[in-house]
Amino acid sequence: MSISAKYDPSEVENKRYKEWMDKGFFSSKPNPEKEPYTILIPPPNVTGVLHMGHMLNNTIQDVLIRKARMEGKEACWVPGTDHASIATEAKVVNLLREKGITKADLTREEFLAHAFEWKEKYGGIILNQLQRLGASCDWDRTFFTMDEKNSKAVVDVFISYFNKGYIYRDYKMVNWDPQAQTTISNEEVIYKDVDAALYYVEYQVEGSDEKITIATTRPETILGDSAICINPEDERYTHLKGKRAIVPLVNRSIPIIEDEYVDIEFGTGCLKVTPAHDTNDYDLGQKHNLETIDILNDDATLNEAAQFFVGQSREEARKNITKQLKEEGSLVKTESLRHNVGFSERNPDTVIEPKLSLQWFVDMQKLVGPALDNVMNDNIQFFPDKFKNTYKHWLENIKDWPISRQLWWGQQIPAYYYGEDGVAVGKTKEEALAMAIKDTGNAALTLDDLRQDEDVVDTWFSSALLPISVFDGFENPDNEEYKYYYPTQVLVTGWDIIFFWVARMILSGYEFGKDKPFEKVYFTGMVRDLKRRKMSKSLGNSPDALGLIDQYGADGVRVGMLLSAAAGNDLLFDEKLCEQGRNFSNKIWNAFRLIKSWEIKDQPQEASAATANKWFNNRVNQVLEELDDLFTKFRLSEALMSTYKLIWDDFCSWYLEMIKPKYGEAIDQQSYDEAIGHIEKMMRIIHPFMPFLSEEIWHNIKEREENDYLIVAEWPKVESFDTDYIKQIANVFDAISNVRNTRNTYGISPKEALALKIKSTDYSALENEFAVITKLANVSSIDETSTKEDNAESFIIDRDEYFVLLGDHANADDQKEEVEAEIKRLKGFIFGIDKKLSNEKFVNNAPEQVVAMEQKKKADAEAKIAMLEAKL
RNA sequence: GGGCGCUUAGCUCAGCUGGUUCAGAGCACCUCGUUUACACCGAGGGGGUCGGGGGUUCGAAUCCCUCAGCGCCCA
Repeated sequence: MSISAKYDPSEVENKRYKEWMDKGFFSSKPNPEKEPYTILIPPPNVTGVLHMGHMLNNTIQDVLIRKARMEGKEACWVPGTDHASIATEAKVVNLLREKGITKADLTREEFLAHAFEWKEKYGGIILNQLQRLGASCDWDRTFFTMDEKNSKAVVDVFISYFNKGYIYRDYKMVNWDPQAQTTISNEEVIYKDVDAALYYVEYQVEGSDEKITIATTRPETILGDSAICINPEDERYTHLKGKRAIVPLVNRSIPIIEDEYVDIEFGTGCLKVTPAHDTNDYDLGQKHNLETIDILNDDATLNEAAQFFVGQSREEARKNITKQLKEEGSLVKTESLRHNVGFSERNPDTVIEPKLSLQWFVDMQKLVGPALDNVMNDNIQFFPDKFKNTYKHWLENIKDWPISRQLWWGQQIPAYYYGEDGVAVGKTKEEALAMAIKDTGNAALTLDDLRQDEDVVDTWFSSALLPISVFDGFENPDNEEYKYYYPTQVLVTGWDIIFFWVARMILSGYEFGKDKPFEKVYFTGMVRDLKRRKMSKSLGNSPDALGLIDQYGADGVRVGMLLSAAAGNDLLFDEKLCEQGRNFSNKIWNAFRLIKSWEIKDQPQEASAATANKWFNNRVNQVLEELDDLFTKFRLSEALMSTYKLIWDDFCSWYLEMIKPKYGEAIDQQSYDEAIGHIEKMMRIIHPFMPFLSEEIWHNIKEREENDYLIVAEWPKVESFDTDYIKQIANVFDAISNVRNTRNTYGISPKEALALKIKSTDYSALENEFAVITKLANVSSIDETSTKEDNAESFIIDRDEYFVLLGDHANADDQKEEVEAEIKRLKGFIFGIDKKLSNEKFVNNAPEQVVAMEQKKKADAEAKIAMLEAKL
């Protein structure tokens, strides 16, 4: 038969993926006979396209789900997308703008119609891309966070929180994104160090000639100042206590207050207080009962209250006020300063404006209890567990969560306002009306008196409910699916959303679910480039994910991603790793091709093939045991590396060479069957990592029954293995390597057969494996010797000394120096051991085993020295 | 400013509760090789006083202290 010398992924991948889909291997339904293994995908944004982070994250999930499927579990990987309020709304707004439509011209319903149209058109792109990667999701279950089920859940949860008093509405300082014109949570603010200026400005002290100098980074907010604050301990300003100052330009009289909050060392030790535009100033304002003067519009331009520079942006106003203060002589000096400024995660160039606004908040204190306990006691396990610290710290210092977003794309808050300050909630306006009537006793209230909150809830509020809502656990808690699949087994996600999503799912799980949302959380690292920079569009350092798949095959890319992805460690992406993955695909392909190329003949099995089979059986089981352990610890990159070495080194480099018939000769039936058996087993083992290639080989091995696919084949069970035997064969390999090394040293061709002599105390025990040595080291004869051989290169394995007879290649360069150096090293080694053994404390304190081991080490070393000395 | 973590071969990383699976892996590098599966390959090789210093211990890459450098989270 003829098979291409190179593995061609493009021919295989689409074909096999389609077969898996058509045969329904990805789909799952509750099966009481089987143990469920459920994974909920971290839903990518509908606006997203596949990037390296997704590739890593979803490869890991696919490896886990495929292995579980092979282990006979009911594997269910639920895919979906996230509506991503801010990002998507911005995209839709931009798109409409291009068409000449502004959002303000549209009604909410009209806008949402446009948004859904956009979502239908582009929202599925990323899911299709995941299919290219081989993701074996149950696509029939594909969810969207704004689906009816999840949206209903959002409303239910909101109402439930409201009724329990877990949420409240209040004026508070929030992080305002003036670009998106919405509030965002603390977690969505990204702090960056930026170069800025510190402006020193003089204020006139009222009723005196004295001037007082403050330092500020935001001179434009001077227009909203309502106090000057000094530290009561600061002797420089003691005389100003109780006086008032005049704000420049606006000439407003403001009090000079005292508070320990002021840092004496910073600037002049004199702080201007603008409660409307700084969080700390707001707190001061509350404490000292100051006036709050909001001088900014929602788009961060100055409003009428500022009196000056009205309509200008923050940046323009800063420039202009600086100029004017300078002209007036109030600006004393300007210093450059590097400080931390918050930017919007969604609009990375937009500086977040602290803004006082009326928002809904979740009182997080009321929810954290079980969420913290159950992670700390490992009821929910984190991998790696160092993230427990981070999680604990966040929960113990948790702030209330502002959940209102001033957007339309999302779930509208089910709160209705009436009268002066009446609030009612309800699944419908009618329900809210009923509540309002009940609360007020005013039966005259009508639907027209109620107006619903314009805002939507934070996207994370809705995605926090997914583990329950995707199985319809809110409306239908007794349904079969929810009972079967929940809690899910593992969540695979980046550590960057531990607070955004993981923590909030856990909170919601304990509040509304029957149990925790998942058993385990596996945190992946961030994918960075070789310079440790985050992959980003603006840096242009993010490779085209689909391009990589085209180039190296999905299997190659999967291997590449995983090889360097130790759990929780950021991984430095290097295309070379994908190349390594592709090379590995090709290696496997060719190993298979070799076996298939052999002609089979009815003849007895060679001794070396018998050894090969016995040894490889043992090795496979040894590796399988190792893999089980690595998988439970989520050490996937190590599991892959073990498999890689099993296939490349053990199978290809040793096993195949051991059974390979001489050129032009045929192989015996038994060896062939065994080889096929081994390759089948290895395809099972590698399948979770390299699904396409392994499935392809599975079908090329032989004609299969209709549903005999590797994806649903059984994961091999560990059978007992003999480590002593494995060690024994390792010694044989060692001998072979030594002979090859001798060839290298003396420049002897591999084609020239060499004679070997062995000096051993138990020669007969070695004889079994001579066939292997003869074959792989190209040895013409092996004989026993009782003395040292001249004109030979020798090496020692355990207590046996091997002599490679050099014949015509005799070399004056004996190994005297090397041998002497080795003897010296060993003597030093023994000296160290003797020191230990003669130390009473060691002999008394160390465990018996350790002492015995030291004694054995000594005996071995002494025996070796004796042999080496005999060489000289 | 508060907290967490890291520093082991040129690079990326393993080394669990101190003692031969304790100095490892992959890649890179060097030498040799057009052997009849694969040059997307084969055979072999070099390379680290485990960041510096101190301590605990019979024994430290592993535990403690300290210094230096780096990273992250939170404000």
